[in-house]
Amino acid sequence: MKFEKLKKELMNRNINLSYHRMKILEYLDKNRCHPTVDQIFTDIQKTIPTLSKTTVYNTLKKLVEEDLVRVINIEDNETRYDINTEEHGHFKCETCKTIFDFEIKLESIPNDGLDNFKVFDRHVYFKGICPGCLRV
Amino acid sequence: MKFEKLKKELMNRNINLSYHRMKILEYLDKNRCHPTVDQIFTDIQKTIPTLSKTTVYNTLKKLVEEDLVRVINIEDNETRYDINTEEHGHFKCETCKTIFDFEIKLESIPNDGLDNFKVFDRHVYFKGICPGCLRV
DNA sequence: GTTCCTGCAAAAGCTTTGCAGAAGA
DNA sequence: TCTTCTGCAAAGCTTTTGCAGGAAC
Repeated sequence: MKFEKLKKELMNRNINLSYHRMKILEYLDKNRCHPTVDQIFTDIQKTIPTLSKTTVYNTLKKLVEEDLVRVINIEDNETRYDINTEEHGHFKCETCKTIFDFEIKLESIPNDGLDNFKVFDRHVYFKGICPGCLRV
Repeated sequence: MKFEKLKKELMNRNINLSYHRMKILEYLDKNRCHPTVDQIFTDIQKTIPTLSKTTVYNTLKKLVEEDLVRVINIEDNETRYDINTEEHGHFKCETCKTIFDFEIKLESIPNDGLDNFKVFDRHVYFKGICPGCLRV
């Protein structure tokens, strides 16, 4: 989703687009690398030294509730946030820990064993080594 | 993997199969519902009242290091443990929070965008509502 | 004035670490 | 004896909650 569209979505839902919130959204828009709360906090704090982590948590919670941001838990008990709501899979490099997105048609995944289940949400993640780390 | 085979694997690797460790393995073998540390601890404590959570953590850590047990992080920052090394997908019911396994051919998942990546590990998880909760 | 936003501090929850005693080889 | 296992207590982290001051409408 584009940043401009996100802003409109927020306004439609009567969510105040405060300076802090805008900065967090902007950050998520520019850093589509699934940052953790700590990464978001540390980086934005460089611009807004008075920023508190609570505000980051509050804002992200709000955005997740409104379905504008998505939580991903690949592993390591680190919660990551993802603004990209287009469907994609995640690949985590075990060497450099970077998370890459890749295209995937999620509805093409067979789910034979789930005939009587109602499926809302499909996640795919792979682990391995990225091209950059393979070259080294 | 079968319990007997697991025991053999441990012996092959010179890992002491202490009473506590055996109970934990037995528990994982019988409860293939991806329990959390707390579930494992609480249930086994009924049989072994002196059991400490540290031992559960220690044992699980060892088993994971030896690749006999697998960590899964579906969400909610709760680490779950899975003895089943056969390939399967996970389905989490958003109502009753139960995690179900379902059959899936992981190598059938297309990964067009990952041509130069080395992929070790593929995870698939779905979220939704299970048949039991749908009926209510 | 009322509501929402912010941020400090404290609390809560999960996991790891240090250490010492116990068990096993 | 030497190594490994166990478990208490403390520490470390991430996340949540309570609360009060401030901003926006």
